[in-house]
Amino acid sequence: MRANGLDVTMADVAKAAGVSRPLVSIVMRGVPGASDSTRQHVMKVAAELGYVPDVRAQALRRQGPGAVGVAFEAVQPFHAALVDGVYETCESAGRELVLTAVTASHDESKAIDSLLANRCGAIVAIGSGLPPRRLAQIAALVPVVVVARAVRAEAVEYVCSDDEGSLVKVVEHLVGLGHSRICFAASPRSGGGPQRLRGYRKAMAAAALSVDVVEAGSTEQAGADAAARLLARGQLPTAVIGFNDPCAAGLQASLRQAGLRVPEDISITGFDDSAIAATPYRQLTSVRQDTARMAETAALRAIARMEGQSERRRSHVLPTALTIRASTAPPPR
Amino acid sequence: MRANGLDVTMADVAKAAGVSRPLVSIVMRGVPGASDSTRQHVMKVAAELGYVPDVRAQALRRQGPGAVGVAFEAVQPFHAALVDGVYETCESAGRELVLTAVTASHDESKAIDSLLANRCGAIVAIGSGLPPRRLAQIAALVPVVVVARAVRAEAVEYVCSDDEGSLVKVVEHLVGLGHSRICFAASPRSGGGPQRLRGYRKAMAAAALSVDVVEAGSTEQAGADAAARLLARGQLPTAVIGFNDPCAAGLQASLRQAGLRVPEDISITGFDDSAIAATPYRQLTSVRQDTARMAETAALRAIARMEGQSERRRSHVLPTALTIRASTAPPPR
DNA sequence: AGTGCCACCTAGAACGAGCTAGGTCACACT
DNA sequence: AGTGTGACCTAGCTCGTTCTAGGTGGCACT
Repeated sequence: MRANGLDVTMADVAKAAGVSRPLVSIVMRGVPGASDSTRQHVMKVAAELGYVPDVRAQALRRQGPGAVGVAFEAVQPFHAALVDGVYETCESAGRELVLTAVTASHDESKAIDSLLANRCGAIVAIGSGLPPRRLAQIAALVPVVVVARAVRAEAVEYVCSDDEGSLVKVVEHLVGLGHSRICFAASPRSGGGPQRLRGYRKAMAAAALSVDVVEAGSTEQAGADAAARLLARGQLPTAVIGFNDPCAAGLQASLRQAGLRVPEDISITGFDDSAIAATPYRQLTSVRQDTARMAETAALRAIARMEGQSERRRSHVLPTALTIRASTAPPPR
Repeated sequence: MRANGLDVTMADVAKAAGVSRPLVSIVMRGVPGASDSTRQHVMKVAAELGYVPDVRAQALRRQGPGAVGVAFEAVQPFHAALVDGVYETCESAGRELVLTAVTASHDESKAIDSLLANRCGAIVAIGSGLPPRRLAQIAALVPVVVVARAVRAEAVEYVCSDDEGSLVKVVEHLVGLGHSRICFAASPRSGGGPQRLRGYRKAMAAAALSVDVVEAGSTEQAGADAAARLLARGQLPTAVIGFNDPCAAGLQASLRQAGLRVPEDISITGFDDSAIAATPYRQLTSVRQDTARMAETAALRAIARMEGQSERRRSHVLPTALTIRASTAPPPR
């Protein structure tokens, strides 16, 4: 026996209210089959006893299409917004949501196993780093939707931003301002990394400019390191495209500390249009991803697939918008 | 009927292996009662069918002390590290962990209700903003441990850093450098906020210095706003204590942009010793919290309480350490 | 040969809820 | 008075698993 006050069961409520167990079930679910007076009475008794329905028992019996399982990386602030959006969509679709975090001690494979063991009807994997083969294996058991990463795997849908197109827009913006020495601080292994690099290459080729890529990463520290490498070499570019906002912030702060003015001497851009991009001393021009819509799309696809709808499109690529702020300006003459 | 491959049950495995259902259970749980040969055979058949035990059915029948429920705020990067630590401790204690996020659409009350509905044996609430009365109400049902916030509520334990003592250390460090006009950019409503303010007041009084508090917050933007207010008034302090690292970063960047040198003209300190504190252009002196130990303590207390141990101490206050970097120096003469 | 014993296995009842198929009762209609 | 006809309620099976209480059978010992 447990010491909690949580061991109140439906049978206890039924006994206390002087009715049968199924009637309590009817009342709790709010389905027709009970008079208003008994309904009120049962509800009152349940509240007094502190009765909370056991979702596990419910799910076991109901055998419905189940809950939506979500795996995300706790340390990624960008994932937080997506989790938020998925919650919202599930809420309004009346679906349970089972959350599991990917951390150092709880890797993605374990995380997804736990979702399967919970009999989730579909899985939303945010920024999954799993190999396509393993994803396909999981997708054979249950519908899988990957968010924020383009994954080519059998039966797996993915939702992401138009990373390639976004970088084309950024380059075009800089070219339009008159820049020609435009450097990209890339992060090839991050979600969207390869696509952004491709977009950069494509747009640079279209403008007949020579490519300049420096390997960075997705953190502020990575941006700072990339800045150090840029400063170490002879000639600086007139514009640097940060892989994302933290990276751009690291670039900007480091270059400023080296005595350069942003944007007068050098322009900087970010990606994500997060809170740090808008701070007064940064004013980063940045690519805005429609995270709300990404989350919604992923959740809706997961729910649809769970309800039996088959895969229609493998990919859902959402448009982005460029938020222009004061970190970009024409190059010095 | 579901379309997934997940509808393989123990009975299916039993039939396919030509044994009884309970025997499969014995094998899957690894308890004595089956010969090695049948054990291997059953395991093989289970793997072939892709059988995954249903944790909900297990939990239903087992009626053990249950899982540890964790509620956290997705947007707080600081919470991520704690979630990570709780996972680790639960893992090595062999406990299931049920995670639920607190977001805009899924408030803390809902989050905790879902943990209760999942029959968690104990709840770890990270940075709970719930009123003491409600926490006590929940704690009457199931043990509750609050992390990173000092909460006085019946039967609720909390684990947090020594916020008060930390601020005493910070002030003493600055006083030791020769500062006398020391300002605190506070965040009274954040976790630890009141304690840090108290520590600041106490240390300032002990050094016979006059108190100077400016209301800020826990974000970079809040720090930037506070800096603007400091600059607007006549005389600047020679040192500013940021409520946490983002706040300190906002202060530092804004003051630098106004032409001040850090630390030559003004010293800045942070709190949390997070990744942003260590970036080369910040080099923030900051208070290091032992997040790993906080998480471990919280998880262990939750598990102990769940197993029937009663509340021993209401509070678990962990020591902190001051990481001294280049953002603090003697004041200008 | 009978008995005990152990190692291995199985039948069937839980767990807490949902659902199907009925049962009871008051009331109105023929 | 007999008979529908609802509205309201209940008995009992079911979900996938664990657990209790019992079978088997083989081997060693009396």
